[in-house]
Amino acid sequence: MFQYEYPHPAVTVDITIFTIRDNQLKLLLIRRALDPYRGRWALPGGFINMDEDLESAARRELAEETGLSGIYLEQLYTYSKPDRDPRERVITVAYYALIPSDKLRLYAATDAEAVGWFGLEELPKLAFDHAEIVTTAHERLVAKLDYSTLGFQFLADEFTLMELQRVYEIILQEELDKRNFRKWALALDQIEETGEQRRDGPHRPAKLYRVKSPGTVAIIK
Amino acid sequence: MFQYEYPHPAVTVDITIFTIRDNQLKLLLIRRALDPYRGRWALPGGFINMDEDLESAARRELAEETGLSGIYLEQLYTYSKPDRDPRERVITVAYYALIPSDKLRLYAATDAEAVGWFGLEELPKLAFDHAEIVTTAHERLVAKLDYSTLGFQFLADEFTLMELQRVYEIILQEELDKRNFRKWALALDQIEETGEQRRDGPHRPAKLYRVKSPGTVAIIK
DNA sequence: GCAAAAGTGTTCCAGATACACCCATGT
DNA sequence: ACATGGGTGTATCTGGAACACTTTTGC
Repeated sequence: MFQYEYPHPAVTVDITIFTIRDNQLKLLLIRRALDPYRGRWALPGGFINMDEDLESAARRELAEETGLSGIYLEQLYTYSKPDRDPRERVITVAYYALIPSDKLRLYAATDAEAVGWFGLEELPKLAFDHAEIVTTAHERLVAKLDYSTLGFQFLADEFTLMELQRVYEIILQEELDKRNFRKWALALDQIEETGEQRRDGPHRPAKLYRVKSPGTVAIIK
Repeated sequence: MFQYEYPHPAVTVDITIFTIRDNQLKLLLIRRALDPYRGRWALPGGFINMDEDLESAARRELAEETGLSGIYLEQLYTYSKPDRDPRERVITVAYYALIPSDKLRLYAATDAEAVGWFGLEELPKLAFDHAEIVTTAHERLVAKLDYSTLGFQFLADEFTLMELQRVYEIILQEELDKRNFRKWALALDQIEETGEQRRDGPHRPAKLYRVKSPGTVAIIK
């Protein structure tokens, strides 16, 4: 039992985990095994420990659900409506994470019956205020694609310019001109040729590129 | 006494309150009357109540310190280092607010010995991690000036284009071309002439403008 | 040799920048 | 009349958008 002179809220982190798969932007949901909202899909997340900061808590949850570390993770917004959790006062600090398509592997989490990737257009009804969090995360992702190199976080260490273009087309939901896109991507001065090529079917092989400073997201323009 | 099965952190809000005064971007600090950091300058803020959301708590604190309501206020970031407060685990959700120069009036707050406006270049040593919060708030302000009409929040209901230009020059710390600035400001389609003029010294009177949708911040470009 | 994706340049337009003089007023 | 800040237009530059054909490979 823990006692305080004044009431304290519980604090959780919830993470919107995006990836690109099957030519779609998808996010990871878990089906809740416990009340409240038992059986509903929800964002992965959980209560923070008293000796870790919020980002550590988010990385811990991320690792529990996906087995991955070293992933791009950014704080999104803090949600605090007094009745957003029926059990007690819970404030949640939302994060979003971007996972390279080649790293996907799912672990079953302890308090979840099931885990799944959902396209943004085919989301089930979500627990708590998680639908609102997802909307905000998606808006942030789209906005930040424009003025940062966030999009590179969806790619493997080595990638072709066409793969990069596909990432942008899928997230922005519009077709992009190949020549203009390549000119733009190279002018950023953030990627370089590896010297290798990928031969992949009955057509000319594609040059492979890598990001010059992996793990960092540059603000551009 | 309040009891929980698991430990809960305390949650506070802290507000970086900006205004423009004496041709400088200034922010409001209070001198702490109580330990910890007694006598140090700090951002206004305080513990949240269990029946209010974070923005309401921030507005309550803002009103206590400045007597003002209806002010532009935006959530900034949530700070959570486990040892950021020596008393107990305290997570703080930082907000920033922009006050029109004509509305300044200071109230003495209950738990503060003194209140004062400080230019960003002449800040005293701050309590807790408030220096970090101020840096982030300032960065956000400068960045958002560029792609929103945030700057208009520093002005009275009626203002001249020169006053608007001064706001931008002070925050961006650079001189702007008068003709280009006016062309840009009018092209935003966010302000309109009131029809009135302000005569103010031995020179031609200036036309007064008002924002078309007061209280809203538009994203531009 | 043909199908399939990779790669490559130029023209055009819009929005940003640079720049200097006349206007209305108070004293 | 003069000092003070308010107000105005044009030429140039730059970054984004539109647009079609050649290259390399596997079968």
